[in-house]
Amino acid sequence: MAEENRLEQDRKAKVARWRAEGKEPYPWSFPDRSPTERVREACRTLKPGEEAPPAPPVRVAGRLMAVRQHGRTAFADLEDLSGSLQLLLRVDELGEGPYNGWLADLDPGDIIGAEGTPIVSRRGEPSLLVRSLTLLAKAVRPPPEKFHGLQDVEERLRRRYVDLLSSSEARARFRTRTLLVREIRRYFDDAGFLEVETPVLTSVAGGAAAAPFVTRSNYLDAELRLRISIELPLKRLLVGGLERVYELSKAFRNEDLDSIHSPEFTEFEAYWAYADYHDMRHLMEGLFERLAHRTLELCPGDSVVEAAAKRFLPPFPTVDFVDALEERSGIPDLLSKSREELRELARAVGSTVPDNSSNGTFLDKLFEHYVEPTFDRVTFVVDYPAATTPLAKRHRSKPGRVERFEVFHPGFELANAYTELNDPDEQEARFRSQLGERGDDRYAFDEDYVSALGYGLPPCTGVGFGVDRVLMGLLGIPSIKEVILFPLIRSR
RNA sequence: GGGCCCGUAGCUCAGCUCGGUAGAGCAGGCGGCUCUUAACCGCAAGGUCAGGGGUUCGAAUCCCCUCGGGCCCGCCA
Repeated sequence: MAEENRLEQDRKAKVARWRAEGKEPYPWSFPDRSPTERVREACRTLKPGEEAPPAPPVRVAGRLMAVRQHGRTAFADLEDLSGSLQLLLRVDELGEGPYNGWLADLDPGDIIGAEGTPIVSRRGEPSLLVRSLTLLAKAVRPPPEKFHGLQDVEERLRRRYVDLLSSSEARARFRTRTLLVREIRRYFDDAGFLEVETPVLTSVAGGAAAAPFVTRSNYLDAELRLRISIELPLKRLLVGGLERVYELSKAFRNEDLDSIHSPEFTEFEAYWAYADYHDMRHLMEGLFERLAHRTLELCPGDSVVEAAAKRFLPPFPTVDFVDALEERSGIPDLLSKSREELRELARAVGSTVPDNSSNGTFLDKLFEHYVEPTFDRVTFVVDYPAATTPLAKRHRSKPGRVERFEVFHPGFELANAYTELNDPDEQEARFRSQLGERGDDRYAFDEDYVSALGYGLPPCTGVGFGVDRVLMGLLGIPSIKEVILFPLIRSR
């Protein structure tokens, strides 16, 4: 750290010198600024060495990334969100004193503004022939090395801003994320859904089996839990008559963190009255197709993204949960097996889940082992055994099954949907049997939700998916931390 | 919870096997250069080798512990 101080001291000395000369190193604004893209465009009609005809000067602003000094000429690279632009500084244009002053005072990392004329260098590089410069914010800390950038994974996550400022690829990735999230909203808006906001702070965290984060309200003098899903409040809204609703925001699970799980993640859920899981499947297929096309549009020429996004284009393979499992494992009549038999089968494939786990858990483990590894693109798995799913409606024609589909991506689960259970008595019975089965606090009994169903939940379908995982899939990024701007990391 | 790997200058990395005064490039300082783009050339400077303990005449290097991170497995949706 002593050395960092030396480097910072050099830069702070420049700030002090600047102030001593009566100049402001952190001015308030830089009006009439154009993206550097405009200069690159203006240069397209120019020949190497040619300067644009006299016109009002262009003003650009961004971060100074590099300076190549050549005696009485200097080149500098300025980056803004639209890209990189070379600045051409000449004694002839700036005058001897200012020219030398600027080169002495500027460092890579500084935020500067420049005003000048588009010009193409003799070597053909689109540039701005600078008439005047403005320091907009002095960087007293040096940026990472210009060629390799910030490589250390931990540093990239802890100080994402440094990752972003030194890597246009990182900026592009997160910009793409935002545009794809916007596309998800647009798709459901266009389909007539209302975006709503329901509480993150709740007294009962329900709708999924996961450990919640627990916190306190001083005013209420009560324990609160951060939500683990958005399912139950959204279905209450269908009871209230909102018919089509979705929410896209954070959910929290107090569980392990790995390449596909983040304790704080972005959840999307939608509920649709008077429709069933077949309708939802069509809706989701349309969403994936649209997102795939948008992704390809946003990342042209990126072969990793191209291969990844194409897995989200139809046709989507469909797999019947039970048929596929029986076929792959060679085990017949799985639905009539006893819990003991299923447990032994699960043990045989290496599962170590507790003995008192449900039939559904053992079936899930078998599916995970025999069927999931065979997926090589986005695949719909349909008609789950009833034992695996507490909130879904029983299948209208297949006994022992529920009307549910899950969407799988090679390597992880993407989405989960069903025709929703709307019978209040059956819902109450299933909540109770879950409590008895697991006997821990991972399942909450939401009495008010059962009461809401008592007022009449229209027949409906719902879906939920992890937005971060969909983005991982579309962009071909193997770690969830690389699609989250500031992933949770242990404090230092 | 189990296993493997990583932490050296602001940044990117050598050095660790086989213990002997801590190295390079970039960035920063000084000097030179009017078309470079990882600019180039010369000079000088820059270190709590993640932290602590041990072995040793001597530890970045060998051993133990701790902290932080990554990957795999398990568990968890």
